[in-house]
Amino acid sequence: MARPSVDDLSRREQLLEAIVDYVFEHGLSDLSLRPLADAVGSSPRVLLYYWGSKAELIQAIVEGVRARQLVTFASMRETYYASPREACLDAWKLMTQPKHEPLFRLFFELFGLALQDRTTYASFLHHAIEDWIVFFSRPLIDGGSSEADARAYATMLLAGFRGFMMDFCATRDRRRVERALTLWLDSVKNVEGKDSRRAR
Amino acid sequence: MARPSVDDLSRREQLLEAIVDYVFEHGLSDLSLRPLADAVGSSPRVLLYYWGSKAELIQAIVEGVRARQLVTFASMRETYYASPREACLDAWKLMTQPKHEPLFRLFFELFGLALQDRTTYASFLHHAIEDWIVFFSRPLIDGGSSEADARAYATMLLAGFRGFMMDFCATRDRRRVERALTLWLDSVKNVEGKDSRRAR
DNA sequence: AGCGTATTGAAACGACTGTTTCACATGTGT
DNA sequence: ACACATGTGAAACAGTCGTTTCAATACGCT
Repeated sequence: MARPSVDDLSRREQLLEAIVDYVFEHGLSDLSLRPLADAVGSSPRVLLYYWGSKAELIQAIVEGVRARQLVTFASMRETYYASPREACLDAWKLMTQPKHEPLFRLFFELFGLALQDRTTYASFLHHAIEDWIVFFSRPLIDGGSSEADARAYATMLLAGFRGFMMDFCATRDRRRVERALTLWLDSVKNVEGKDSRRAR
Repeated sequence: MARPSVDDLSRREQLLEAIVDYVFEHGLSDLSLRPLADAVGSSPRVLLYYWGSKAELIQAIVEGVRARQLVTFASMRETYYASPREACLDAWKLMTQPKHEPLFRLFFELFGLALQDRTTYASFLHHAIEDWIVFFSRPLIDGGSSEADARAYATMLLAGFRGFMMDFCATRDRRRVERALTLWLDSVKNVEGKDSRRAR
């Protein structure tokens, strides 16, 4: 078939999905068109036909990776918890499921590449922080905190999760890291919650 | 000159220093022998003569980067502080000096590469966590804590610093991040210190 | 039926990769 | 003075890279 069928306007998107799968498995830093094309059942010619150049394809991949992340953790946004401590523990359990390890591996790889090439990955770098600051600070802002306070608190939460996740990805030492996580949650839980006005 | 002079047994080491400089500036993920050799005033032939292959050279570079880190933050190990809070703030001030930014950029890049290629970078991955766990937990162990408790606490400290540093490197938003850092230190400071026995 | 657009395969392009070969220089030890 | 080990430059190796050229498909539309 040459022309895609009527409801298949998205041969491109469907190809991109396969490409993102491939990148989740092999990483991005030494991505090469020919092996990639073989793996997704296409050809370098077609990849360049759809995206113009490897650089633009990479932009699309990064966007695709971000979309996957959002889908994967959408449940965190939909569930409501009695206490922030419970929410954090649940988030941690979700994040550290083995099936999500490639996602975090890829995130940290992208982050490292982005720091070395800020112009190419500018949007990734922005979203890597801002998406989660917004997410974590919303309940506080809704609870009446100032935006600056809420963003500072969200920054702390994000830093904690990221730091614990780095350790866990590197060492896979769940016992030690979860012990530290508990220690951390016991320390900071009183800042958030219904009585967040205390923090002012 | 062909043969190095008598006290210059370390033409190799001196070359490696220049190479590490270059990598600090250009990153590691797309390192190439010819541009590297040009920059350090050598040739691909010589680099391979000294290190055998690019892979072994990279091992040497990673070791060199780690050595630089240790030297850079050696002062943190020598200074003693009245309170852990003060020590953390001082460490943060040191870490976030602009001249140290390349070091953290490179660290995060290496970390990302290491997660995607655990066998090549196994030693880096180990040291990236263990070196600092040992460093942070020593005062607690000396103070009488159990090793597991001390390592859990050190894990939390390390995670915090790493997370804040990720944010700071990505956004350079010192005001927000330091606000979060303060929030964090105010929450967790009571765990460490002379009365660390309370944490048992 | 036939034109035009969308898509694709095969092959080649020049540039670059890590590595090797060969030659040559320079120093030390005998 | 000669042999030998250490170090280095120039060039070539085979392979891979992203990209382009040329050609050929197959489909929708008039």
